[in-house]
Amino acid sequence: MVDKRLGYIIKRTQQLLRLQMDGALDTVGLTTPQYAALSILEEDEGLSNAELARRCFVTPQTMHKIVKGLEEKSYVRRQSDPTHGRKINTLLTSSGEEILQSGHEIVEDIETEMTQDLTKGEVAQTVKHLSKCIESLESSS
Amino acid sequence: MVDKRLGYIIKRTQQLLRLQMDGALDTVGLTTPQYAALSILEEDEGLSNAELARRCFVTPQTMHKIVKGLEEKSYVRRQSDPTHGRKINTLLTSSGEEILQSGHEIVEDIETEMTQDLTKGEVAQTVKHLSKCIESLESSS
DNA sequence: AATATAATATCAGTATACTGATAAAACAAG
DNA sequence: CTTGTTTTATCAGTATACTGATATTATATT
Repeated sequence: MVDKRLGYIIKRTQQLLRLQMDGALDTVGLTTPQYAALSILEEDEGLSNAELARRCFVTPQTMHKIVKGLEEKSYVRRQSDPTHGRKINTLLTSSGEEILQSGHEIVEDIETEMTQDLTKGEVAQTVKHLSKCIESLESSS
Repeated sequence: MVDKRLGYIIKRTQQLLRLQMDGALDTVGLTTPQYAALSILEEDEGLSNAELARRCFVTPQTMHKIVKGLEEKSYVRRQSDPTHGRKINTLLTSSGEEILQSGHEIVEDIETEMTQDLTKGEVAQTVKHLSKCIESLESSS
């Protein structure tokens, strides 16, 4: 039975989670990739497009479009790096920080719902096990 | 830290797993969605396009293209349902069964590699926990 | 039986993430 | 200092999965 395999389960979970996030974040006018980018910028303000792309595990080209969308909505602003002629740093605006907080609430609610039948310990265990899977997959490439 | 959240971990695991599968299955000329479709057909021979789409969690339009690709390579054949004028049943050919076995080996190897640092019990536990996440996500939509 | 509803197959168009390509700036090495 | 490599930003094209639309066949209801 293919539907008992870990790979299948992971894919299905991710697919449903993404669907929920897309729908819920849309109510505040964010896409899931935009929310991810804003979240990274909250932790590390002023990243370049290339660095932001690496942190979100997408290509620079893809991140470029995501950031352009965020810039049009004035959730981020970009300014040339004073110490580097090519880099353009991306910074959260105050409305960007606001919308991000709404996003956090939405996503936390979904994660709470997703893990409602698991104990705190079980969630932590799952995170630990999947982290080991990530490490193994990363080293095998 | 966003990168300690279960949702983030699930996404990253799925992304890496998919990357590995795409690369490995490509060596035998299969795409990951094609492999998934063949796997379902192995369990339930002769499904219609619509039913196959539901089982693979994609739209009928998407499955139509996948099946067309498989048909061109003669891994499946399609025949009108004798009891139903509109349905067209999809069946594995012998070369389809062969390529699927290669696919199974490839995917099993990847899963083995992915879970190399987990015990059998830990894998089973992770499957159980994620299955509960799936159930919760499905009922919340 | 006639008509409404639903399911199926399939043609288009659209969105998103990818690879490819190019140009500019920075850095490293001879 | 100049030449080659790397990094960055960004324009295009491509692939894939989506939504929308349409026609055909089944099924359900009156």
